[in-house]
Amino acid sequence: MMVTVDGRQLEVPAGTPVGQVAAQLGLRALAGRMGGRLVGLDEPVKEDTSLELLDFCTPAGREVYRHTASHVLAHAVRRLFPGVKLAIGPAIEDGFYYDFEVARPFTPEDLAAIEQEMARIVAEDWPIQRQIMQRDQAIEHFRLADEPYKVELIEDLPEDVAISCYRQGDFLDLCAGPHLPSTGRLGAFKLLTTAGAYWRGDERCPMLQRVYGTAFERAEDLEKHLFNLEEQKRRDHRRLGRELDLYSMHEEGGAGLVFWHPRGALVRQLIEDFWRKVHRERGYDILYSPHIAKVDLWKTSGHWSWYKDSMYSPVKIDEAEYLLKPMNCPFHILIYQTQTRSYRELPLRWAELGTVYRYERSGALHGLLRVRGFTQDDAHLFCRPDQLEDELVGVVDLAEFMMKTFGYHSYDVMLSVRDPERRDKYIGDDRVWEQAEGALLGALRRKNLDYVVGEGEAQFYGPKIDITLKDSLGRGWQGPTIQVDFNLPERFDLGYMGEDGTLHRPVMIHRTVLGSMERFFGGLIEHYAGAFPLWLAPVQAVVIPIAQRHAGYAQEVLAALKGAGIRVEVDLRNEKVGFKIRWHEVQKVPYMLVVGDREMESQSVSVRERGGGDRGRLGVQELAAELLPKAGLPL
RNA sequence: GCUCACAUAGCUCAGUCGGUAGAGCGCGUCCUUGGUAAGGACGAGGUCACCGGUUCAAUCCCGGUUGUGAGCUCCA
Repeated sequence: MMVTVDGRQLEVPAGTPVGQVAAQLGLRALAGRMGGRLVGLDEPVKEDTSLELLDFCTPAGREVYRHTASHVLAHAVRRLFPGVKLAIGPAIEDGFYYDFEVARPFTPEDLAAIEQEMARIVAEDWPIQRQIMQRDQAIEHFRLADEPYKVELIEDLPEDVAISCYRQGDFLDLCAGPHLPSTGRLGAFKLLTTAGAYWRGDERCPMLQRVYGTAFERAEDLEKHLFNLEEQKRRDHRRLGRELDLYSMHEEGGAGLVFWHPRGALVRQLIEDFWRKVHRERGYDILYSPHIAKVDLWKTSGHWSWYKDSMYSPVKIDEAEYLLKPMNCPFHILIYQTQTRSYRELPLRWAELGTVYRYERSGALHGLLRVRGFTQDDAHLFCRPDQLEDELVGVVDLAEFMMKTFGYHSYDVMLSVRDPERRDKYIGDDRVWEQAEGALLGALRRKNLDYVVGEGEAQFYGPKIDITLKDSLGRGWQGPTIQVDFNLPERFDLGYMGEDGTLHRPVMIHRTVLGSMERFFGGLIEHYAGAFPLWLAPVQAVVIPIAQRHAGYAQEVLAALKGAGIRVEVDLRNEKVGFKIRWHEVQKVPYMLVVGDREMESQSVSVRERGGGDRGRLGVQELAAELLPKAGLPL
């Protein structure tokens, strides 16, 4: 048989297992992809084929590895908890999990015991063997074994597929595979947490107990991963928000409602100032609208019937029902409708930092990232169909500029279009959809952006672009979204007078760049680990006098830098320099300016940058001149 | 919303097998006037989240409420 691996051709006898092919080539592998199919190392070569060998560096290789880890987990739980029923146990992004139905939830002690049992199973090095079963035979087997979830899974498999199971010692599990050749191949693993999880992710189904874990080939990689998890905790915006005195939330105030402290509010103001400036420069007008309005508006828009459950209940005022606004769009539409618009004045670009309230399920709330009251950086563009693509380019360009300014340099773009099979799920005629999808596509091409297409991911009222930001730890954050909307112009019967003297329907673009001030701020805190760049730092510099007799001079320095427009404070506390340096390092102040006798004499300051050591003396004006270009809004 | 866990000083947490509590940091006062990541002493701070129940007695046990955390999507 001729096997092609990575361009190299190798002649092997028929039936040679993939693992042996790898060995002959001197390559390490956990699994293979033969003729496009994922296979285990024991899979025999039966025909001339191409073969890709997968090691831990490949996503598929990691998946096989961690999937085996999940089986070892299930094996261990089965040994320790007789009567447990197994559900599913896949590999996930950074590890694996397995769901169990068990009499009582697992405790941390259980986790440690399970981990030990897993180590035993690894040491016992059971071969893992694939076994094909007839459908009936498989159902019968799992029914006898009292594994109702497995039976249900098999029953849901298509009639004509072979049912594969994997056996390691006395443990047999339904599984598509592939797996590592034996349990002994598992290196470093750790169980991390337990949590409840619904069977099939459906809240009407029974709640199972999920055990999460992760696994790596090498102990040092596991250590690195665990360290990374610690780093994420260290950067947690909820922790930094308190430590840096940025914001708080209160049981007395209500869940999901944010209280911005002076420093957090200052950062927000800087973000908003920058936002306004950018928008004005790019031809946007800025609007304000009420926080509450008659519910009929949302009935007209269609949101009421669709999102009623996530809105705050209406209040009755003078016989009319008023709603705390969950979105801004109808308000901008009302403003649009105050005049007969002409094709000459389109596009209209209207933006608002609009505070909205949405009832999020209590379990979904999370710090600043998922809240019930938040301020969207919302905008609606009303344009003619022929202007759509140019407008989209403008929006993408603006989004890109804003993201870069806030230090996000890498992001993923998804273009969400209709499901071609289910055109009935969407409103608007084909021609308009094609035009809109074409315009979004054209905009992405003109911006030279890589993107993936999400078929069937479009909203019912139009296609959209979603951008996911990558932060400094490589984690994804929901970023700008740009939606094309045919629905609202229709529902509110919007029109503009065309060149031909008849009324035409405008197209609306909904877009947000930052998302919400709350969530964006939360993400920014984690992205910078609280150490904001100079222009965003609530306190840019602090003057640190060495002894009481330097206080006067410190005040002079303070006044001079304040006069120059730097956000500066002075630390006059009766403490030593070391204490104050530490304090302001922890507070992540970008510049510390130490003043003592030498500085007083030479009318200078000793500069210490955040995270660095003593930089030496600098004249006050000299320092101001150095800081100013970086200290203001980045424009 | 659901499952599980948690809620003790401003913060981080210890503690009481049921007899109303403690540390460190922070805060205040004093001493110290110190040159680049924590100088020292003293002091003030708690209805042990809230509401009920059991008990001679509840911060502790039980129930409820509120809030917080992890998870509930990544397909045998």
